[in-house]
Amino acid sequence: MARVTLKTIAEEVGVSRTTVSNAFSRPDQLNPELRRRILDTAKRLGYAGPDPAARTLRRGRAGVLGVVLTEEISYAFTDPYAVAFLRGLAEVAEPSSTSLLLMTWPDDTAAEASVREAIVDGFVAFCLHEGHPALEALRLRRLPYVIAGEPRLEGVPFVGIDDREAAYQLCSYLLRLGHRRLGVLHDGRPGFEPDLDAAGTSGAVAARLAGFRDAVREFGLDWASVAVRRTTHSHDGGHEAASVLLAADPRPTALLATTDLIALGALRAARDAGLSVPADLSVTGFDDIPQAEAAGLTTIRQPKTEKGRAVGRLLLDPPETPSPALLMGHELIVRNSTSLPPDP
Amino acid sequence: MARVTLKTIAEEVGVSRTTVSNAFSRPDQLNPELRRRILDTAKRLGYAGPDPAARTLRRGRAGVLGVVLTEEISYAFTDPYAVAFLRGLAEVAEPSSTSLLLMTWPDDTAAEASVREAIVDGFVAFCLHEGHPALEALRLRRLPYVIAGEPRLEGVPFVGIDDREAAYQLCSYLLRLGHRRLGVLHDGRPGFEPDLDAAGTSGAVAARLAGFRDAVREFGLDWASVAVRRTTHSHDGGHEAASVLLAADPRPTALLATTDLIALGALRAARDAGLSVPADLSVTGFDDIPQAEAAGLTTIRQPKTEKGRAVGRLLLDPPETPSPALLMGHELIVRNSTSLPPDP
DNA sequence: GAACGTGTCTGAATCGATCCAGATCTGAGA
DNA sequence: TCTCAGATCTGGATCGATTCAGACACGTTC
Repeated sequence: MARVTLKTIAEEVGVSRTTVSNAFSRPDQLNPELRRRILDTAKRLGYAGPDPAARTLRRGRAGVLGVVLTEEISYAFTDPYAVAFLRGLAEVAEPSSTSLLLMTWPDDTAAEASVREAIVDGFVAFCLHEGHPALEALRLRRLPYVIAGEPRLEGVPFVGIDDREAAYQLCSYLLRLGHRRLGVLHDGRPGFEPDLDAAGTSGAVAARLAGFRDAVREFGLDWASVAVRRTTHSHDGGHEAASVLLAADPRPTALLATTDLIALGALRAARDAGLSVPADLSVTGFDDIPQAEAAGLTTIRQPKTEKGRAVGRLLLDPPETPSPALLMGHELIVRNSTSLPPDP
Repeated sequence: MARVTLKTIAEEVGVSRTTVSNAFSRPDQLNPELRRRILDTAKRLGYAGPDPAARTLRRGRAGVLGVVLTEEISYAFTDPYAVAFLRGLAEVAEPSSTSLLLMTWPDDTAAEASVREAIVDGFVAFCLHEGHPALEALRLRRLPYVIAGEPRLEGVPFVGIDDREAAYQLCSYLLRLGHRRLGVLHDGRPGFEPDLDAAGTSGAVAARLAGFRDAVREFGLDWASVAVRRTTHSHDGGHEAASVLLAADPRPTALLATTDLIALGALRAARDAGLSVPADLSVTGFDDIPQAEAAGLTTIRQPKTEKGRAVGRLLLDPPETPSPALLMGHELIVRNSTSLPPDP
């Protein structure tokens, strides 16, 4: 038995295809009584509704935004930062009856094909690392897309904060308190070497580190005197890396982490080492995820949900003149994980 | 400037549309040298590759499976059970170059439209509660779909375990150890009233409770003597509900939870109440999530990843004769959260 | 030399809907 | 009575690709 389409119904009811189409998509274009008759026969014949693929082809609009997430399938929802962002995005998408296609892959290479084949009207690249294959695939796809968070690429619309400036403020604040022995914990995959001098157009991690360095240098210190350690972006990673830095003698009086998650791990490491925060050790994070508040973590707050909204707006009705970088405001949130350094 | 399509390229190169199409989709159908020339001009003109919507329409295949998840956007990835399931699903989908469309919504009503409009070849309904609007939408969509976990619906392919039998085994085990004062913690939204007598065709929670009851009755006890408490499906929910049951006098010697997450909360509640597990109190879970092993929780193990594979196979090459219910094996995992009841 | 197979390419039909310009009818207003 | 606006409906063109049957050239084989 052939598939039931608009044509099947049209013949059954004795009207044109167009009219049946209108019955579904433009109810005001036909007599209500006829519409009911059409819908009734559609139901009787088991019509599943206008075929989405055909509709998309003809309309030239899919009503879907693809959100390209990092390779970790769990990333999107375990990270509260991502959740808040997606909420903002969904918020502005809904009124345009646009839905979100969350795209993740077991490994980076699979990303290319998915980006090429996704039926969407545009993409959001969410916090991809520099050189991620999806970025090139996005460029080739010739659909509008916006990069959120990082990296900053020439000529591609970007929404994020001024990471370098924010990191500078955070570090300056610690230095003004009197801290001189600093430790820095940053996320990155194994082998990652941040290039602080290309920080203008590169990833967020490098930008944040560069901001730290700006402050350090401004206070007349040598960046080389700061203990820097890479770790994975996780609670456990922060714990492990902080433990290492805290084992040094003399140990740092303040630890700066590039994300809250890492800072939370550092807090636990401090506790395990028998140090009291902030009396013995100051710790700072970055992003202000919900747990940061509970933990009393000093950090930088990003307008996460607002960032999602901004990205959505940029994609749903693109501005006449492209605005390559939209920097949102950030805020230094001082809580009680930081204080004066302990007496020497 | 008009969009670049196969036709544009065909005219530019001076071949037919078909040949250009073959250059992309069936490389063995044309001269390699010509193919290179076509791909080169395609690149030069900025062709983004065959339009996915058009291709889907013509091919009649989207290469996508929709996975319908519950209303909680975070559910998919915070629940390790779901993660394992999705891994199995992705595993069998990949060889057929099929990708997964994860579908979640802020509220249940939005589900209908998404199911109606998704461009997919089939759906997986993952652990939806009975009466979820998506279930009706799935039926109307007339595409193949499989229900995973729950609920069991007449005539719809199902993959899961025999929850009632598994729960029966778990409870029998406790009763054989000598426990007589039991407490039961089950998940469910506020107002949820499990119907134990419709347990054959209904949700997993009711089936599990019915299994508990089967065992209780078999040991000559009255089901009414068992303290049953509903809670949310979370660590905190289990903690709160267990605290209430443990405040009773005499207090239960064993708590059965309908999921591991709840059982983990119950373990914490026991600790908070100064009870030692299993000496003072036995606790059991259900599902065997990774944390259950770390916590030493006695539970029922489901073949999670295998379940995902089974669902995928069912959708990717549907069997001739529909097999309405595919029950996977389960296993009682005894760890050290259970033991003989304390002396009275 | 006829028949045949293979490699390469083409044109028309098709997937299922929506868009657009126009046909037809009805009732109100001049 | 005639005109006109609005409501209702229609047929054909179109979205961008794939499919299918067949055309053509070129060797091989008997």
